[in-house]
Amino acid sequence: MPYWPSVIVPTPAHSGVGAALSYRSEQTLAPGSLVRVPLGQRTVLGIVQDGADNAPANLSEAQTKSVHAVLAGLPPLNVEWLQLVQFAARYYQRSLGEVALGALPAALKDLDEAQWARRLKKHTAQKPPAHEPQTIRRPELSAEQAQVLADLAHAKQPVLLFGATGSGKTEVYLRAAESALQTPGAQVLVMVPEINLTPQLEARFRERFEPLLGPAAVVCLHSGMTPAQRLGSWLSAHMGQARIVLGTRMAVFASLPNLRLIVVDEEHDPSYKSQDGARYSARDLAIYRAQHITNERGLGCPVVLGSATPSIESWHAAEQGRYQRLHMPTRMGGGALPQWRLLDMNHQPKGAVIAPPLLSAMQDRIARGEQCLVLLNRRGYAPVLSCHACDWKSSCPNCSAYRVFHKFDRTLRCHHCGFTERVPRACPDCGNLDIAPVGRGTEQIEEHLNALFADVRRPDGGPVRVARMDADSTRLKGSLQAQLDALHSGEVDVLVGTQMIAKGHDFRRIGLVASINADAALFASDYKAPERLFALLMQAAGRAGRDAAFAAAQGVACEMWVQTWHPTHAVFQVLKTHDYPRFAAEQLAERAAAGMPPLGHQALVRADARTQDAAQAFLNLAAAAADGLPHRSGVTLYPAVPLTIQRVANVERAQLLVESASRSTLQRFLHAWQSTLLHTRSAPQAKGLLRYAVDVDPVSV
DNA sequence: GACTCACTGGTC
DNA sequence: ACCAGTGAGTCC
Repeated sequence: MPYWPSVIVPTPAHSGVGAALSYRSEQTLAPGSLVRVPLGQRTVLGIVQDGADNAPANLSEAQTKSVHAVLAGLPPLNVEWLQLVQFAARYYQRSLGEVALGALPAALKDLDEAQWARRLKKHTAQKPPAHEPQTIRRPELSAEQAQVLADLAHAKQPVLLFGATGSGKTEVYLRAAESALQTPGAQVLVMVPEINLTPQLEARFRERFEPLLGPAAVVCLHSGMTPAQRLGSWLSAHMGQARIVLGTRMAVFASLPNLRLIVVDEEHDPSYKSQDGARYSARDLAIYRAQHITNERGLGCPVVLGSATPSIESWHAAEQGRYQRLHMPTRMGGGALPQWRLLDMNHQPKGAVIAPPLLSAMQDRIARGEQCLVLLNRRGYAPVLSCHACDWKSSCPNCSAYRVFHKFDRTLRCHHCGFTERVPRACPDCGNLDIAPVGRGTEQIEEHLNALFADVRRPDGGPVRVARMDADSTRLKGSLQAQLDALHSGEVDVLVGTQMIAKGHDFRRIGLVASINADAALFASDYKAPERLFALLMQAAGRAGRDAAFAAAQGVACEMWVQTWHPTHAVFQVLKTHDYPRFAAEQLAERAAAGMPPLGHQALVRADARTQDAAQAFLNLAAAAADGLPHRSGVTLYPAVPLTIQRVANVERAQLLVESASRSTLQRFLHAWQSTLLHTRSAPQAKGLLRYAVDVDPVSV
């Protein structure tokens, strides 16, 4: 007797194929089973949604193709996982197929039946190396940590762990995991915002749990892994061998049949929001996922969002009582948070890149054997190259942006499309030889500091060593670790870098951190700019004085310097007192007045087209065609506008903002609007449209 | 998104 | 005659 399972297949939202498709199968298939099915001219991986045993009413038997193969030996994805991808697809306005299949390791898709059997056999044959569970060694908890863990054990809601930099949040995660893992077979998911942060987290978790659970119990899941590695980790998680999964935002979709705890570290970080494909927030999905897990305690598993500078959304949720806020204000070992030093550039020598007081403070630190961090959020030597004789600038031919001058390999590089050329000897327009860099990037600051410190000596009499850490210097595999090692071993005295150096790394001998050009963020039009600046500077400051014993032995308080032309700006005034709650209250008041998130709700429709006119016409037509749709009166549609960087890789980009006071009204409207958007594609005015995408809860507008 | 097909305009 | 490029339509 044949069966007629409906199967989720990988079709995007704008494909016209939204729901699961019906196939024919000779055997009954459990929901969540993975199958290979024919779709058009090809064979694709699909997920059985349900295994109906009656033929679909709307299709003839001839129209229904047969399931080609079942990925035998693989337990089906569970109902909770299916529910998670279903929710994500609905909320972020994508097709179920795209989200569900996108959440599976790509390597699964390319295997035929024989390859799959071999791969699975290899995986299950891997016997975990024999090991005796040993008692694990752990540091003493501070009173604050102990209190937080006690509260966490009884929490009925998502927990916002508001813990100062260096207050020992990682130890809280480790202990919470330990407690969750006492349930036999229980699994724990821990997320970090960037791939860069996984190695040190993995080291901490392995050190703690390998003695107890063996080396196979901890796996990583992030996009820096090879397809085969990812498949291996995914299978371990899905089959329950992995007890702890560490990863970036994609890990929120890992199949974890026995999930009992989710940790989202640095929850404020915008990297948790995916910027392409399905634009989901891994942090928000983590909350959903935790709340929809059924276990022996009923519905829901603990979820911890940790940050020293929580996102305004999460803070607001805590204020409203939807999250439980737990506070750890004190640094481990009694270390002090750095003192803020605002350096008013209006009163410094004209043209100074590093103002004299900062320079002498750095020299003092170096002379005492301390290290300094210099933060500058701009890669390369100079952001623009310009001709003094004519108007030529190093514009990118494919983008509405300048190409950045990289001195170390003498190139002009576009950071948006990747277009790279050797630096011209003379101005390409007028032949003038006097073309000069304008503005400063990390490479130039590194060079500049080397010159400034040429005569300064370390306590051991050696020359000062300046290093640079950014996406360029860490591109090669292993070079990030090498650079971190050089810093930890004391080889480096001054580290210049982009925001990469501000995030999460546990530096031990930093006495001074300096941000030399923070002002750009002060006047950005994006309403979230102050929040991001506050978080970045607090995180950067948090790199200083992390080793309380070292800092105490130095006898001088660690410092965070900020060079600014606008020292009276509200953001800096609040930073001086490390007063995040006050900052959050001010931001919330401003946003409430303007109806901005989290007190209002937003979505963007982004359109890419050959011409700006086509992109905007598509958006404005779709907006006009929304009249009369359900919930239209509950939303505001703004006119289409070009993006700040209007053209990237010769694609013109525009966006349209949708606002609503109510999240559910926005959701319902967007849902109703989907088919209008799809239909508007083929309007003659939209000719030249390449693609469009809805971005719900955008992180930048 | 991946694929096919039909149609276009270009060249030899 | 033979292509690359492109737009439209389909996918159980």
